[in-house]
Amino acid sequence: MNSQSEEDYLKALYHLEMDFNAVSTNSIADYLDMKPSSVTDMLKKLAEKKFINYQKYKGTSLSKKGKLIALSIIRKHRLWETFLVEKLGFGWDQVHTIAEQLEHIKSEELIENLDNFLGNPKYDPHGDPIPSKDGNIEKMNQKILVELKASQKGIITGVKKGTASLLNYLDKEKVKLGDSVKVIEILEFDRTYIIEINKRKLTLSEKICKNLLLETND
Amino acid sequence: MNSQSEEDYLKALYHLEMDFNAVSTNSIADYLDMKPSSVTDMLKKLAEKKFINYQKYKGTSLSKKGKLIALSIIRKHRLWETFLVEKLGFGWDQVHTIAEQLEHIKSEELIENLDNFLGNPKYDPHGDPIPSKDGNIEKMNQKILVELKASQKGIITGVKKGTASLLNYLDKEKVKLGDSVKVIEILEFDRTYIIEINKRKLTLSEKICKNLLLETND
DNA sequence: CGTCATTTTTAGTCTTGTCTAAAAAAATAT
DNA sequence: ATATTTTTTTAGACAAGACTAAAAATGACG
Repeated sequence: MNSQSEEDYLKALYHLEMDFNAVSTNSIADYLDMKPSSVTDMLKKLAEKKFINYQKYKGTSLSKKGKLIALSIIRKHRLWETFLVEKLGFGWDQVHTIAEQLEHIKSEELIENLDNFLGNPKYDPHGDPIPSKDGNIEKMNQKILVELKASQKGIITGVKKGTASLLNYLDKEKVKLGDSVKVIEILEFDRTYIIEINKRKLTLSEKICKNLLLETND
Repeated sequence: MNSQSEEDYLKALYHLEMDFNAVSTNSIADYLDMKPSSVTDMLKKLAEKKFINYQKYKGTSLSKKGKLIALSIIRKHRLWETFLVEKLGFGWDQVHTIAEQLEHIKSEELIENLDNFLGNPKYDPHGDPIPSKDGNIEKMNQKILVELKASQKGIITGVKKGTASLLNYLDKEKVKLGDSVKVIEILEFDRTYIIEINKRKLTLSEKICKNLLLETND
């Protein structure tokens, strides 16, 4: 049986890991709001259990085993969020912290019964896909930012080939792969994009937006 | 915020405490399947927080504060059990271990919404009363064992005045206050009672049954 | 290519909640 | 009323999971 802590680390790894990139110790510490030394300790334990591939100083990534566990936690999280919104009348913005607790309840049967009770939903109240029992999750669509209209959302997954310097610029603006963006407005005059990211507004030229890759729901 | 462990101890105390009797360290250890020394440690912490009245070697009992917490955990437990049976289709005998986990989820709002969703039930699937939000719980009926018919159940709460020696006899038979009993059969010939207690069958004379007090549901 | 800054790891400490073994108090029995 | 048994507490250890401070590895840059 895995501890709540272990499950939280695996879930964090899943959310941070983009396209097989090894995840840095510091980024996990940031994400979980912990000290890097604590993360190192836990990574050793998870590597011991073969849930991750970890090499000192080289970053880490989920093993097949670890990814399945992460997906099962995410499945539980999203099913519980659906329950809270659909059945108990919570707003979609209130359910995250409660679901963070519920996702750690141990019972296969419980989650299968809950899934049936909810009518086997495919998406949670935020529009994110719910992984299946056996760990399959619908891939979201790959798009470029200019394909989005105002109010649409996505998760940054990379930049187009030959534009690696763009990553540098984004980095300066504290934008990382995996961050969620929402289009606030597109100026008619020059098609400049006003987007929201990490609770901040950012202005991007059309050219930049033609080279920014992201994942969306629809 | 109270830890899961603390909540488990308070709940145990509630279930073990009958009519203001101080609860012994060993009985808590038995109930929670822990060593008495561990119990002593925790009792000190709970006394520090004023959740219990505890005096070395003298046993312990819940304070008003502690009883309210215990009742709020029991409320959560019983509401979740109701949910599992009524909405998710579990059998009433399968839900205890799952509810033991769910009862520790921290969110006032969650439990109020759940209560409403279930239609503010008064009893859980086992027929036990669900405490109200502010810690009121319906008192079960005081009866004597001879008032029960075959298949009825109750919880032993004491013996009639002037029959204290009966407690000795019960003790020899490993029967304690707080144990649940179920009447299996009443022999017509001499009204001897065959009861089940702690998964064992026991035969009691009518005279004994006239002096045994218990609490029942109905 | 060597120096400096950053990232990561190690070493040692702390808290919570458990345990074992031994000591102390209380209860029981002769 | 004293000896024996039972119950309870104390003392010391351990595991999990966090932390701080310091050391080591990596990476960046002139």
